[in-house]
Amino acid sequence: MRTHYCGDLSAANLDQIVTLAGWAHRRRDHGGVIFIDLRDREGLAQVVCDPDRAEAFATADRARNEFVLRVKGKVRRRPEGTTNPALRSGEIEVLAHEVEILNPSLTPPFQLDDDNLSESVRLQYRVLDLRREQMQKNLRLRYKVTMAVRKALDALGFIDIETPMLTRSTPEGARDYLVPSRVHPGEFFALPQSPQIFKQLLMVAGFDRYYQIVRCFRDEDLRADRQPEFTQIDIETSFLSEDEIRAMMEKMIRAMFKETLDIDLPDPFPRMTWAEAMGRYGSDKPDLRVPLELTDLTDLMKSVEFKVFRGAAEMPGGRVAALRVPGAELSRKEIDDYTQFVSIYGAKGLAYIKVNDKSKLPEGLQSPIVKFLPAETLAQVLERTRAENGDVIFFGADKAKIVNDALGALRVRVGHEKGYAGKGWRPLWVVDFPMFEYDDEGKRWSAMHHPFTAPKDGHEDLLASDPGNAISKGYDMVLNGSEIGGGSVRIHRADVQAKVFIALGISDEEASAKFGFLLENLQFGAPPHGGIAFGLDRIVAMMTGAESIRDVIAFPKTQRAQCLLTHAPSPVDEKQLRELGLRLRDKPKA
RNA sequence: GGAGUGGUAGUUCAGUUGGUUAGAAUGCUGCCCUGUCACGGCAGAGGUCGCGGGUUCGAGUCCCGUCCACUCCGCCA
Repeated sequence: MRTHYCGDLSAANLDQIVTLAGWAHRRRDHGGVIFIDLRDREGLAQVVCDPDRAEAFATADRARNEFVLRVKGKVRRRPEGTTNPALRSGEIEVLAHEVEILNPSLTPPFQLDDDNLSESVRLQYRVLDLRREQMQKNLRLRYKVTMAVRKALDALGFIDIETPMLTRSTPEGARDYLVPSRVHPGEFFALPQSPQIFKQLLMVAGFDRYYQIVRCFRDEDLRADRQPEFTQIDIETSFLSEDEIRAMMEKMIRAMFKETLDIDLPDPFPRMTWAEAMGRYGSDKPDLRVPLELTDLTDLMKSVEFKVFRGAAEMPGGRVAALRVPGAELSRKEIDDYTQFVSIYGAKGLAYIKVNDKSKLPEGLQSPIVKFLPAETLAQVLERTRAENGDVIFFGADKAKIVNDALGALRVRVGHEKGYAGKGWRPLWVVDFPMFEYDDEGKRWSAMHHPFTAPKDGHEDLLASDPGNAISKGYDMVLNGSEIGGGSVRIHRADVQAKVFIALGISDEEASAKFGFLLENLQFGAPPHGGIAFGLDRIVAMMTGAESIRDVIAFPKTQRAQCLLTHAPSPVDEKQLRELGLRLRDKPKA
């Protein structure tokens, strides 16, 4: 039906008779001559229709935007002065001999070259949205990324094994999407939140190196970087240490960036412990493009009168920290904005000091809190933060989580807003995650990573005696402030796994009911193993510069987890419900 | 569950202090135009101001509720 892609035509095709097929991107009717920009997946080519060929001209006259056309014609050089350097095929044009309308189109609801469209219009007409050049590029980059991953992993001896989509519900973690079983009335499958347990079982089964580019499901609220179904690059290996696993994964990520964007990432990636990341950046996924850092002042503030600081410093699990912003010209309004900004993270205020003249204490400092702090303490603050004249120092004093969240987020915001952020790609391993974090609401310990993460060698006894200080063999790969992958060395011994379940308050009965198949199989010679899962959507979104992963997913859902194209989810027939043995508690509103 | 931004023509938006017939650009339709490429010119059609209620002589504008889209907090082992 066709001989060439529109976007591939060039001067190399001069004088050839070609047949193109594609969509009428734009039509310019000059009365005596009609230009049609014909578009296919490779790009545009200008088709010229002369009245000399009456039939082709008449057809071109009827054509409208997004009509599907087949054009046969001769490639010729454009007249001097009419070339279009913005177009790959801009030196040539196709003189139409025949034009056929393969299919007309309704008038599209928006212009395809409009890049200022609302999200709901785009999602409602997703098919047309996907025709736009940007979306075509995004999805093709996504394909290239997965190809690079498969190539790299294949070269390292990994094999792709599929795991069930219909599996069983797990107690901890996100809400499951449930699928009722017709054959077992009252029982449900769950869609996997990740193939975690299956990939561990595959290690026990001796496959040694597994990977899968796999859909995962979590029934939680959405964000710009969270969809109810998303794609993970899921990897597991046997007989490798933490360091060996990370080295291998770095290699894959470097290959991915090199092959798709021709970017050289550092070798090796820098590495930082979780504790250091929290201390210096207030975050377990620091954006290293921003050079600003937090300074800890907790010990210093234990002895001051100022109740806000002292109270936080003396509170168990409290923290006082400073964020120095060098040479910051901050207006009162900006500081007010920042104060409001940190309040979303639970901070009750945002104390600050403007350093006007550090040689004169305290009058060289401009701040509502200077009067509460002794000159000696102020001098210490200036020294520790290495403050210079013209700097602004922000303070956080509260529970460590609030201080870290607030100052950590402020650091990133100020860093980018005020132009401190460097360019480029800054990967980082964050390692030595704690085993557990305390859940204030549930009054219990919960797994920081997941309950199959191994404790550091020598930390097994802490699981029971001091769970808060038990360190794990868990690690995250962070890129420019986003967590792009997370993994760990797993527990391969049933007795250690049982201890973790106890620490998490999961009883023997519950553990064997929910994870019996894992615990049992760990006893059949489970090898030491570990792995990682990367968020494909996030990685590709970052690579394309997209603000949301919706822009790298062909058919994403809205924030209320609906598909505006298909209108899923939808009610089902009473008959279907009856077959499944289900009755709705509340009849949906008609 | 909570905080915020937005919803007006097919699309993207403007709409003053509550005041006559709700505008612009673009798209669409028709006519004209032989070198444009965001073609140009002329004319025309196109509106449940998200929805419901209230205040008012009068509501796109004020109030209450509600729905939808987006961002964030919680949540996401």
